[in-house]
Amino acid sequence: MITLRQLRYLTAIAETRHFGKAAKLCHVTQPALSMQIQDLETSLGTQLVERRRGQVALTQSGTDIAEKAFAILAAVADLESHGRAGRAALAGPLRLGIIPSIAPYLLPRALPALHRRYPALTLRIRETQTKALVDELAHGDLDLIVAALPLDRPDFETLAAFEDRFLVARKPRGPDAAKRIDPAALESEHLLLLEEGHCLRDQALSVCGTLSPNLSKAFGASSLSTVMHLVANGYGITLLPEMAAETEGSDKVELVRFSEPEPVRTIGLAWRRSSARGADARALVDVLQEARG
Amino acid sequence: MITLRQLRYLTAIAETRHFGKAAKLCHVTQPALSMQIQDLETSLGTQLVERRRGQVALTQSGTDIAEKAFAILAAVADLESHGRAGRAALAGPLRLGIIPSIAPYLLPRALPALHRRYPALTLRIRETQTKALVDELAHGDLDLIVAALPLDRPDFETLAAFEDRFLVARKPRGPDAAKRIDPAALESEHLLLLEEGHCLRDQALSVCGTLSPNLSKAFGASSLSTVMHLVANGYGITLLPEMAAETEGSDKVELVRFSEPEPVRTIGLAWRRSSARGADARALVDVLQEARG
DNA sequence: GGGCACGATCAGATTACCTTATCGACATGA
DNA sequence: TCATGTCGATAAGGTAATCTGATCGTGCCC
Repeated sequence: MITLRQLRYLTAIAETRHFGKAAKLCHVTQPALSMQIQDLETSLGTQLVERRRGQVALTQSGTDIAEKAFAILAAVADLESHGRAGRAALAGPLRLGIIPSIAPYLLPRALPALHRRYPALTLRIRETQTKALVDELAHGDLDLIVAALPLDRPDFETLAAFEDRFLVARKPRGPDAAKRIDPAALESEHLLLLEEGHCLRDQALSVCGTLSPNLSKAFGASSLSTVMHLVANGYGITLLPEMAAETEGSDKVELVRFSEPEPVRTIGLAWRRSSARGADARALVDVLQEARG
Repeated sequence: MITLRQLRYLTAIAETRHFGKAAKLCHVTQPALSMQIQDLETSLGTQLVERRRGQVALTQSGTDIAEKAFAILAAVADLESHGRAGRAALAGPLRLGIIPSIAPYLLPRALPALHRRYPALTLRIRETQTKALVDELAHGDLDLIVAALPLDRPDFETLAAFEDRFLVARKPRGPDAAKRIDPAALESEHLLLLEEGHCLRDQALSVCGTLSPNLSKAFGASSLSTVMHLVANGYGITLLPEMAAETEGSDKVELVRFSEPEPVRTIGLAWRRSSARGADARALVDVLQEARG
């Protein structure tokens, strides 16, 4: 008979690839963990762990099972937190993930209001790229994430908060320059972008559509602030989310809107379907929308 | 600490609404089950079961938790069957659901081939309407279902098998009648349909689109065979899936194709994402396609 | 009010699980 | 080559979780 304990021990093995360390992680001794893993292998009729010299490895089955075990344990953990669902939204601990191209612009405005309206909320914030956020949310390391939608994860539920326009940031070109810009007009420009992995990079590339020739030259910076300094010094242009305009704008850079239909990205929240964070998400969306004003 | 045992006992309560019967279902004594439920309530910090005179009822929380518990237990059961995934596809027990508007036409052709090619397969077949199949699949009472796609269930994975054309079945109207029919031309006809709940009824209505006036008269029969007899006797027309044409056709009824684009429905398989039935599904699709050939 | 149905509680038995101690295989290095 | 260290498996015995069987208390029905 499979038990949650066995699944917990298996995931510890998956994380540490070491029986002793896994046992320590689970606050038990190594023989206890070894035996549970053996029981699990017997129940499943498959070898899950390859005991090799040096370090252990999961078999193909073991990897698959561990993956599912993570999901099951996350679902059970959500069950445990379900009691909280009966109480008020946005109270108690909440682990929130945010992507880097939103966090510096949204958080300074949203956090004060959030603390004011939900004093019982204990936020723990993590800022990293979408892919990592999604993984950590799925594994139960986060409760809620703020990212650009859609995420294409059927095990997540999502809620759109607002749309964020893309603006073109470039050196000022005098009053005779076009008031609105067509994406096709960017073909001849040198486009500056964030480094690989940032969803903002992919979104900007998608706005610029088929402009493959120049894209190989696309620069990779690690923060929007850096990119904007480069733009200010004439190294090229970039696409700036409107939300960042206030913070990143300067008199050395001109921000121009696209012609209709203006390209946007949808910013929203996501949480595990099995978690009881829907009420929290709806409450948070309200705060975010007000903060954006 | 929550255990799978507690979840199993809770689902038994949800099914029986009776501690004694639930205990029997779990092959334990009633005190054992009572205590586990109490432990679960303590862990969750919520009352799950209302002990009332006569019979017990689940609280709102209890209903929610039981729902999630079903899902978790199904995922664990899928884990247990994962061992089978390593072996050949379509071997061992498989609980297959099929909708009534496909079963009588597809099974007679598919089953012999299926048994010939997969002698190790032990099929248990259930025929009922889509909604029931979907519920039973989600609860883990079925392994795989054959239905019209899409199903709009993010926890299911699906695989399309083939498209099935709709034909118009009517009394013969002589050689001067149109060779192809436009859906709009059905407006003046009396449309005969299956009773409420059959997806074929909804699909046929959708094909006929905006023809609301006649639809309120839409007849409700319990089998396609009945409908076709009515058509043969001049009570109206119906939409017949091409798959059923061979069986249900007769010289008293004329089958006419629609004009392009011909309306079709997509028949396919669905299974729980968490189950390891993908290989089985792919193998089964091959057999179904050949059987239809 | 007696009998009954049903869930809660209690005491003792059973089972599952853990810990400590030890083994055996393998690698490393003097 | 042999001592040494690492790591997972195994063994023995103790502890905690869980079960069973008996009993209690409550509400219901006749």
